[in-house]
Amino acid sequence: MSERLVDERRQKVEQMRADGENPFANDFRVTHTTADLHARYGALDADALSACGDAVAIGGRLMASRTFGRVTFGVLNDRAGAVQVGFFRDELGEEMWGRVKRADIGDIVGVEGVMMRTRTGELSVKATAVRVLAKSLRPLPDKWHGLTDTATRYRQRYVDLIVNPEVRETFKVRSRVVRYIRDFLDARDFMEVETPMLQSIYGGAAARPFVTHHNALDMRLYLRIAPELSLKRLVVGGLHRVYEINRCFRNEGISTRHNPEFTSIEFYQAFATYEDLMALTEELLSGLARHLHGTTDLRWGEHELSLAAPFRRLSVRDGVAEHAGVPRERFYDRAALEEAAARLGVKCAPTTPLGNLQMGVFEAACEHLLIQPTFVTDFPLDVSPLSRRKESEPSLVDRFELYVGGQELANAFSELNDPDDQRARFEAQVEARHNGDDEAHPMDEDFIRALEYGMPPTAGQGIGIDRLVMLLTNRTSIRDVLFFPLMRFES
RNA sequence: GGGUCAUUAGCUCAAUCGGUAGAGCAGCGGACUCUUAAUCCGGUGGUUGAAGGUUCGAGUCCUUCAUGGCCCA
Repeated sequence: MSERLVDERRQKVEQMRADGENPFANDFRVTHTTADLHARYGALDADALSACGDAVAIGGRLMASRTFGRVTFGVLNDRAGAVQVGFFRDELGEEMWGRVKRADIGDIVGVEGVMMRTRTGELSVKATAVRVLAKSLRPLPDKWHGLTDTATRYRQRYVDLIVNPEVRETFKVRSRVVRYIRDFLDARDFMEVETPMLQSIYGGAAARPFVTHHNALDMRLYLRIAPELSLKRLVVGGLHRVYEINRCFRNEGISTRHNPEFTSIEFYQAFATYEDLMALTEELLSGLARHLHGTTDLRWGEHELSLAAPFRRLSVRDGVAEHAGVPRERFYDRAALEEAAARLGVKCAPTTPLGNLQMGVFEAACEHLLIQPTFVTDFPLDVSPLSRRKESEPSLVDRFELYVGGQELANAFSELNDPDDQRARFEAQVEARHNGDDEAHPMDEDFIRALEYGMPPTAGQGIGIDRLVMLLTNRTSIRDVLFFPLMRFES
């Protein structure tokens, strides 16, 4: 980058110091946010405002400046919004006017003044004093086009946030989503907990972990791929309704729907089944949409989605029959599934468990078609090592995944609480790992020991917060709902 | 990992067939007492992502690399 523009501003810093001004002072106190001003004075006309004379002090970033000889209009942004400031040379005096002339767009300024309305009717602060509180040394991007270069937007999110208001708005919605979920679960007597990110045995999902090392204990540690096994230990311990909203880490590729670290909520409710959680999920999502948008209809990319309950239900078996051309009666026919897998480009080997084959075919054939909210049910046991076996069909489990907009949004099941069955499932996973499945679940002896103390019948669910926010903010890339998506090292 | 598109001034973008690298905004100087993408006048600002190659001549064509977007795995 050319240093010329920065040098010009550094010279202004030196000039400020020479004039006895601190270019990075911290003794200015604000009385209002810009939103306060609009709320309090927005209804008053010009006469009422000039009669009122209330002194106000606001602080924020100077985002625009238009000078007309002896008058300058500026726009000041703060955390709550923006307001116009009128600087009048004849009222400010020469010293203050000099500060106005020297101020750059991007500077953090403090303005004291009184409220006024301009001839064009805009509520403004008529400045009686102004200071630059933090000098900005770097020029901001184009005021009209903003910043569009994606690499710069993600690497320098602070600039993106300054100049692109819709980015700020997206993250405000994200914050409201998380708060809504907390309130929703708190109202149902769930307890929020935090469990370890650093684990000596990872688990709770099918994924490869990040590996790290603890120096003092000389111990290999994994960043968790899911909080599931920790949370179920808490259920064993008597915390019958728990949830955790926190980060998970999976050592996988990056795409518009994957980031190596992402936020999930997992919650566990004792004496409930996965059927109960479907109802809870419908209530949560439709309530959330109404809370944010006043309606359960929302637009996501090219799609019009409806989050109105009830959501469609589709068994894996029916999905495979409908979209992969494998009839219901051949759902357990390995040859038929292998034929479909080959046709759909799904990799499989002779050692691939039948359930993985069934799911591979389902995902390839159906996932992208599940635009409206759909509970996919009746998962194969082979791909569900932590789920309760379906009593009516023991090769399946009491589990669902919720798909919206063609992507997985949530995963839930009635929990497996039979310790002997759990051990057998883990052993099958270890076998799968020997056969080359590096996402297979490792053995966790302590978790089995916990189940041996007795875990109440329980249902649990995980929801991807990032993807949920994507849906609710009409963003089709996960990077747009993460402040700092993972990027390559900037050389 | 594969395919594909992109990378030009601080930002947003032009540059015809391979023939003098431009504009708007920002910044700088000037005019202007109510604008809101203010307006007007005048300067300034470039290792065209990097390195090679072809050519009398490369932003443009070729190769490799870097970074990013999208699609696929």
